[in-house]
Amino acid sequence: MIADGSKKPIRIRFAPSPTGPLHIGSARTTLFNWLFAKQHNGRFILRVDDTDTERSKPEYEQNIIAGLKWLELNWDEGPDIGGSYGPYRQSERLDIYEKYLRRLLDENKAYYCFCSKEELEEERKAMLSQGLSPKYSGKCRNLSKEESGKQIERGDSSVIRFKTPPKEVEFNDLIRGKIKFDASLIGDIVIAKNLREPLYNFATPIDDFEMKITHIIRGEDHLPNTPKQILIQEAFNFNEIKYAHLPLILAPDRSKLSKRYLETSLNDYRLNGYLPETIVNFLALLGWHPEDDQEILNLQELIQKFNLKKIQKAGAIFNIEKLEWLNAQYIKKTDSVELAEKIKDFIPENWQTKKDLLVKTIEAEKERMKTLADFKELADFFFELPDYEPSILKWQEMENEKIAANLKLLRTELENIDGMNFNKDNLEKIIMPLTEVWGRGELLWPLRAALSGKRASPGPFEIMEILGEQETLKRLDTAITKLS
RNA sequence: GCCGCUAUCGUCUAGUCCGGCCAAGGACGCGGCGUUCUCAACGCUGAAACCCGGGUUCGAAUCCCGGUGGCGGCACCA
Repeated sequence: MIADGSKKPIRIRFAPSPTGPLHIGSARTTLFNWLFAKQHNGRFILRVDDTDTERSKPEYEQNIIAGLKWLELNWDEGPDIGGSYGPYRQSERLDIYEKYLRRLLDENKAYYCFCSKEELEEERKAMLSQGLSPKYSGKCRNLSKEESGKQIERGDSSVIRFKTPPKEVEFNDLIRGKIKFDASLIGDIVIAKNLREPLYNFATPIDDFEMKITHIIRGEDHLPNTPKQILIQEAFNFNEIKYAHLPLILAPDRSKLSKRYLETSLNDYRLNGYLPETIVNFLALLGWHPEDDQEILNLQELIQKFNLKKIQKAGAIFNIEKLEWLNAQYIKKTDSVELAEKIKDFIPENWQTKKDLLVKTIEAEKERMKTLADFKELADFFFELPDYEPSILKWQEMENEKIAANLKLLRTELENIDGMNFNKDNLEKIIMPLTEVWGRGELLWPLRAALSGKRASPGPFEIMEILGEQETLKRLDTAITKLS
């Protein structure tokens, strides 16, 4: 595929920094990147932006990789699988950055700065109090090479700053259109702590160039970084990259999504019993909508229908109710055998060994589940009758004697059925005529309650088929005993 | 404070570019009804929005101007 007329093949990257578990917002950003790449037959690259040596941890990288795999957002190049533009961890690309850093220093486009943090902080406060946009004063900008060399030798602590040209930076955002920034308000940014410790806004444009990235799709929170990165690109004469800044996911009070309201890491949703296809579908719908109004879409359909230009510009609130509804939809349409496999982590071990029973109960309880985690509480009675209050057996104002009499009547009918014919349809055929005489609620409620020990459950015929004749009769006896 | 982004039902959104097809459509949630022994599922149905103020026009959610609100950023984090 060709990118809007130019002959470059589309190359998209997702560049998380492993300073925490995969965030739900990052998962959405990845999804949009992935969809765009797939749609244009491009390459999808995973790059780990771990220049922050203090906060980056290998286990977070593992968590991110596991999360993306769970969502089935696979990549063509990455730290785990390699590729022709590697390495794919910034911490392993230090030589590359150093080379570019030296070039900038040599060309006098960057310089060493020896200002102390305290000094800088004071400057910042002073500017803020004057109502100015805080930026570096440029104090060390014109230090001679000799002078700064001397200071470095002496061991004075320093950083490397970029000489930000005071110009207007304009770019065309694929989602928002023309965006302008006045770079003179930015000031000389720190691009590296030293030759071996580059910072984000420097490492990013270098890698994007080296890896031949064509489009950057990222969160709106990166908008103010874009002019900085463009300026670095211009300093090296790198080719232009297209940008798209996604609206943010917001908490219910429109603030940034935080733990205060909801789980923020993708893994928590997995642990809470959400299916990966639910998450993908839901995340896609946060800020985007298909033209045909179809809301339940799988990955393939998303690739087909997704359109970057149709993405919303304003932030989107994370609507947990819709997520639950979607998950319920996916649970309902997933095959019960498959579901039995997925539900393993949410149930006691002894349920797992009764595979047949498990599949049948899943089939019976499917439409009541919002998450996989719901199953345990919903279906426990199939595995073991809970100890319940006799009052549960009571239908409206029925007397205990009457309830017991009805249960005995049912028991007599049921024990005469051949075990082979103990199935839902047949049981219904035998019991339903009796309700014409004795009343539906009068018969069915106590029956169902005796079988489940619950006020709410699937229907009695369904339960009896799953339980089988022996267990059914046993539970009726238990109920009759409780009533006397 | 400064810079940037942004604004349609409670929420996700369609419609905005190219004004009339919009007495604003869909989905989640909420209410009602139906089905029903219960819960759920399902079907039908109801309430619910163009941020405000001007202007242009026969006509504005849509175009123009001015406000206001929300969000993001302003690190030797990414």
